[in-house]
Amino acid sequence: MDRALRKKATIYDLSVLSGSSPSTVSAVLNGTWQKRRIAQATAEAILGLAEQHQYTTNLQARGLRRSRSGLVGLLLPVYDNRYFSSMAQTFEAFVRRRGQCPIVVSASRDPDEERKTAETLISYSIEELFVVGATDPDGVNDVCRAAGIRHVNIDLPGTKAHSVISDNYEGARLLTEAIIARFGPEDPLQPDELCLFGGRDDHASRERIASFQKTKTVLLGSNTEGEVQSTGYSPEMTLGAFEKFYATHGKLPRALFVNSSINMEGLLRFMARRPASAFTNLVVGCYDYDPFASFLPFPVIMIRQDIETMIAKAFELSNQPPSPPQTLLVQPELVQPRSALKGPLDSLSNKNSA
Amino acid sequence: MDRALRKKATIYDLSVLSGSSPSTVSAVLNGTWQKRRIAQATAEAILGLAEQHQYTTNLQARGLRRSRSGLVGLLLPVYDNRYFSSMAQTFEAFVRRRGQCPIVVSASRDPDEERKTAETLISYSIEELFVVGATDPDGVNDVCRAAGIRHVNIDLPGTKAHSVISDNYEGARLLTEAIIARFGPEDPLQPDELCLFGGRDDHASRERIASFQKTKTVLLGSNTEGEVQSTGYSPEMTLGAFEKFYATHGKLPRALFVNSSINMEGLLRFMARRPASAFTNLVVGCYDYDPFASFLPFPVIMIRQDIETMIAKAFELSNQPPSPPQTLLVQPELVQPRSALKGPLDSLSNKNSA
DNA sequence: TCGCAATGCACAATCGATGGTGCATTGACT
DNA sequence: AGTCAATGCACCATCGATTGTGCATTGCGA
Repeated sequence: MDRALRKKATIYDLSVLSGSSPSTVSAVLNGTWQKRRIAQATAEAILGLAEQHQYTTNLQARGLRRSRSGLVGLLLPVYDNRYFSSMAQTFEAFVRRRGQCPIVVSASRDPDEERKTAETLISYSIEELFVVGATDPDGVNDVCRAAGIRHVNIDLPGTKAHSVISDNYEGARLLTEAIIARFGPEDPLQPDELCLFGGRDDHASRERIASFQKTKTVLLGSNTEGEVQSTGYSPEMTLGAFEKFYATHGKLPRALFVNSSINMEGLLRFMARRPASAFTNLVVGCYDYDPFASFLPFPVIMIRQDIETMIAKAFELSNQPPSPPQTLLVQPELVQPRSALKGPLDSLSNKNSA
Repeated sequence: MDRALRKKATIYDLSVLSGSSPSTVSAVLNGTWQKRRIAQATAEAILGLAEQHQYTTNLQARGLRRSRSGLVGLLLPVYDNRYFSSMAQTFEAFVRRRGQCPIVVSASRDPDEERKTAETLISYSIEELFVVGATDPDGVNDVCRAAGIRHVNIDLPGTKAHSVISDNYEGARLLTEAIIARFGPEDPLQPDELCLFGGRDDHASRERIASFQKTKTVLLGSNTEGEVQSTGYSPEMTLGAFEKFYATHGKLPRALFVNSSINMEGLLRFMARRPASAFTNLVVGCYDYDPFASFLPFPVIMIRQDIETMIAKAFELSNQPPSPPQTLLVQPELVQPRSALKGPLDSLSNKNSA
């Protein structure tokens, strides 16, 4: 009853209670008893006792012995946006379906934290690690490889393991084109009226920015100055960039390419400081999908990365025999404004929503 | 190099290499060597070897021996919305600050899954478990108590352990009043123009619904019929409820009390099927905060639960000496439309957003 | 009745780290 | 020289489960 008073029952306890040896108890409880030709009667007796005493296997002990744990890890940068939280949600379903236990941790985009966290997970003998959007994928990969743990990068590629990423170049092309297409020939967009906000020095940002600039140059011509405002993955920095732009030009560009939903939150903060009417003519493209963002009071075109496929491919790659690291591109999808798409939660809610 | 070929170094390996005994190596590596009066020179030699061979402690073995693990668990219903993902984000920061490793898992609002998952975590000797929004908190609490693991319920209360929850009654009162206050005396809201969508048979929903009905009755009078549309935590069910209401009445109520952001997504789905112009006069109150939802094309008043305080209190309760289960109420906050509040990510992004 | 195979289970080593105990060695001091 | 305390470290049991091995017992056919 009292806090920690009742220690958990072990196979040794059951061994004494049942009069069988610990190894017999173990075999019965882990299901290998048929193979060991244990009598059905013995097995049933032990199972009864186990039930009665609320026995549960000490998985640390088992893990130590077998050096496997049934745990599968997902290492995220952060939890708090729809892209990564959908990732976690989808991951969870996949792992459960395989009868394993999904473990999610985040490391705040800190290379050091990433490596340490991976080591911690590995120390618990997780069987696989999926590394999402790591700032230093190679560092994490080293750690995994040293421990002989299967691992795959997702979202941001590394050079030392397989990677599954969005086709950021193609996605950014689609998005840029869609933004420009919103403006009819009667009042066409000028080159200096379309700017990109967000992005950082990672593979995804670089691809998106390059594609944005290329596409824009082809369709509109380019204005080199202030075309790209790099702000990192920070709402507050993004807000700062918008404020600065506004201070300089007295207005926002008519069209925005926003590099991620996190940067979109910077735009929200900017909006909060001004009347709604100031944004009626804005067109925004956002590289990420968030259902609520899709219904903002101005057209928001979004890119939805195909998380389901990315996770599925990642599992495939992880279970393949070793081969030189390859990077798999998954096509993202353009989402028109005012779209409420189904997400990973929908597969659940059938089960138990009442 | 090759996949799993290099086994991880153990204290026994280092013991052989250094010529010291395993226990000496262990003491050096876990920092207790001063206490054991190991010579500095010996320690340095061993630390050197450890570095050189990339030694990392096998935490399963340590955990087995010490029956403590340094892991702290968070059990969520789901990941994929801002409430729970903020919860995870905040939790992560708290645990890291204490030098431990946060582990997050979700159990899809399935009582069985909840218990099993808790058992799995416990088998890894997690030191504490925070149980968020569990469908069956008492079941999970039983499991924890049987194992002597400290645990606290969050968001939904249980009878067998401390709980930290929002003051749902007060929050719903604030929200209902704020919704009604949006309508001036020149065109006051009628009782049948304010309906609640969402909710399920859990403590939070019951409180909110009761408070909604009470407040509404006091301020507007009540219409008993169709005032509350229970839909569970499912976007699709919520969509269904809106469609049904629409089919029956030929329109939506002018004002909505939506029970959670998940139910808000049902409203989004409804919106996607109709022109934007159909929603210009709508006023919505949503019991949950999502920055993007706050900027929808109609006024959305939101309730933000004070996650930071809830987590903080939960940690406090968890570390108190045992006492009869108590439920702590945390005051939520009313958020006016078009508000972009800072969140748990903001404390991070200073560190490394470039 | 003897031998052999099948049956049922116990024994003991092992996974890697920890920590209580206790044996040598050294140095200081009488 | 002899005593005693400090110093430095090795030994060994232990955490709980797994698994290869091998010893009894039973049953059957010859």
